[in-house]
Amino acid sequence: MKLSTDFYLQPDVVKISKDLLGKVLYTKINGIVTSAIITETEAYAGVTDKASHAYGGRRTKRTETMYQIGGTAYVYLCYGIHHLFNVVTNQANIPHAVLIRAVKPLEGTETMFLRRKKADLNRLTTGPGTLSQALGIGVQHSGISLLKDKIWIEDQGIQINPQKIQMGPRIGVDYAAEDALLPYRFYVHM
DNA sequence: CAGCAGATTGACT
DNA sequence: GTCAATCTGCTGC
Repeated sequence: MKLSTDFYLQPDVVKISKDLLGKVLYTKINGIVTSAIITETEAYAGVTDKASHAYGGRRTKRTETMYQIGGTAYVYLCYGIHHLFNVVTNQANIPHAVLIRAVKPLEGTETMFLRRKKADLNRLTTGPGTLSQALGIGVQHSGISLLKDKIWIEDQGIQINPQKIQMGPRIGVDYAAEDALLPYRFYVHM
């Protein structure tokens, strides 16, 4: 079943990050459905997190989406090339978000191969930029609701052994000083 | 307004 | 291991 608003409005973005492991991310682009199991996430804790685009309450055209209500998709362009997909959480005006860093392909893998061209199965959706490409997610989807039928997340009852959940510092945010050390990254090998 | 660095990836030495 | 690709937004002239 599709995750409800209540899930996205939880105040603890770190807990949501952990709970998203094992959930299934769906996209339906041009009528084509693809889905994948979430295996790696990172939490971005709003205005107090130096690694977040919304640190210090910054608002730009790009980050405006993070200030929307929980359950909104935030997609932005990184290094001018890669689309990174985030799930906005918490109430409106609180810019919490969870970055989806890796997923495991489930349905529509043929479509994913077409979108990724030269990639092999092991590298189809193993990074935040590549999973967006495989699922057909782009900046044009930033700001849409995850409660509708373009992009959404389902709980299919996939059980993750809590002992298998790894945690550690986030990737690629060394510039964020002490916040780079926070254990806000969660991942599970499947 | 120019310069630079970034929540990255893939191709090449 | 090194490096280019190329858009957004911050910093400083």
